[in-house]
Amino acid sequence: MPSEAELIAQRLEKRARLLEHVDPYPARVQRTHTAAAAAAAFAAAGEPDGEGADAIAVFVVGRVTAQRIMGRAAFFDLTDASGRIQLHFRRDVQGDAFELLSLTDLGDFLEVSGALFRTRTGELTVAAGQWRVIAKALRPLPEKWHGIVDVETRTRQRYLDLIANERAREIARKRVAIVGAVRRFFTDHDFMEVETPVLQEHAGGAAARPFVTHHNALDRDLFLRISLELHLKRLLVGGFEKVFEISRVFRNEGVDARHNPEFTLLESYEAYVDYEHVARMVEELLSFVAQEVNGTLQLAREDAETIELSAPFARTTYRGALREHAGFDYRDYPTVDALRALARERDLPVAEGASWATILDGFMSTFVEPRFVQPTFVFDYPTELSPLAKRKVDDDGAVERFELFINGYEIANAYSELNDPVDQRMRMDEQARKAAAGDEEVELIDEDFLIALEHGMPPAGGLGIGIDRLVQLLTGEHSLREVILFPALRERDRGTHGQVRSDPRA
RNA sequence: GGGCCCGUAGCUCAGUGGUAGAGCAGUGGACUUUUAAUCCAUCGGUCCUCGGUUCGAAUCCGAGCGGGCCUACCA
Repeated sequence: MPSEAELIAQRLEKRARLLEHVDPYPARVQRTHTAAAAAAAFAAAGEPDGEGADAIAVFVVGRVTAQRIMGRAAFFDLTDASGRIQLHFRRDVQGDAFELLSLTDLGDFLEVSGALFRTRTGELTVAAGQWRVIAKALRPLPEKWHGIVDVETRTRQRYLDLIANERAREIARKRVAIVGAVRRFFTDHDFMEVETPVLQEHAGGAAARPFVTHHNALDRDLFLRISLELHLKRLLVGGFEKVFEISRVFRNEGVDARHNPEFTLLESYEAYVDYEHVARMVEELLSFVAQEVNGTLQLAREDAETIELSAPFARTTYRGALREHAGFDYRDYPTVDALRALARERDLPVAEGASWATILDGFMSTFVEPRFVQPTFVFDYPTELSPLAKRKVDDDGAVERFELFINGYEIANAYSELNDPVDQRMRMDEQARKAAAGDEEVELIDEDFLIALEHGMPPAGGLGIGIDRLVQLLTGEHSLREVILFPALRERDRGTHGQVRSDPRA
């Protein structure tokens, strides 16, 4: 009678019958070996016979992922985080307990004791003695061969993806390894890891719409941060010379394969260095992380050229890249109207009321960025696009900023940080004028930050790297949703994912 | 936000106007070294939702919900 509700009812019945013997949800279990440790111990001992005096006795725990029952014997697969080990139950050994095996289902967790042996087909196996259910599952496991392939189910119920798909586990582990390697790189270079506020009076440091929330006791609105920049700079003012933070930031924008409303950002600031220094550090950082997590600097891709992450990376300038790949010099188009006319000529769609800088960036992302498959630094951005970066000494219209592109994606963004409080105030004023004109994605005046700057901030090089994008790059995944365990999705059926609720009274 | 595509059993999928199907999972039976175990039998459906066309709709049309891809903003 297996509709979903009936499958659950059957398992509830089995749970009730187990309860007559023993609690199927004990708080304490016994475990001497993981699946992998059992295999290692068995090999180290010279694969002793399971019935001899030198047999290796183990307690293993894990989830039942396969059952092959054949009359008076049964083979189960037991899976834990280290891998899989086979269990062999025999009627003549188990006695009455053998019948209780019918109360176990795929997905249940078991604790099993017994001696290790190798079957005649060569499979490492526990000759099961005492065993018990340590967690009874009420819902069926995904199909054993195809697993879960439905993208929506895989993201809404990521645990099913993790149970069924080795690739999902691999990505999750690699992400942890990447964040760990990045953190190690910075701490090894004497950077101090800090924590700055998520809830802020002003959401600054980037051009994006923020989330707004409300503090009841203080009775005022607060913003969720959109970047880490302005507080890390306050720490430079405070006298720390090398700081970094790896943390979530929040942007109230669209959701798609490349964007999630919350994502993980790395930012670092180092006093007394410029963006050239930061560029060399980024080369070193990416080489280090790739080597640590992938064991190679090459990123092989299907049907596409291999990406080489070895330093030095290619370099160009914003102006030079546009000249080369878009075929014009932006200095020849100094006004919005001129640039807009050019955009029309090139069939580049331009939003109503877009600024000069926005249109220019449109050229950049459409005609130039996709060309940078191999790691390429683009130096010296127009000042208008970069209100927090220091102007170039010999060129007022450009700032000391670079972005790093790999596989057509922006991976890193860095400046020689603007530390002239007068220039900073003027640039924020300029942004404020744009805001007044209706542009929602501009830097707003943060008076508290300006006051900090006015106390003196040392020259410094700053860096930002989107960790999710970096994970995408190093795993070769095409969608951000694959590298974020629980990406944002629309609400559906009040959290039941369209599934029936279990009802113990049914 | 716009365009295109998709939604069928717990899972993976067939079915494109005429009685809703398969494999796995489940249930019952056979089977003491199997490993996608095998064999026999069997249960299981708001065909995403609502409305329309039709003698008749999973199938055609419309709207909605959810998802995917492309596109626009953003990282």
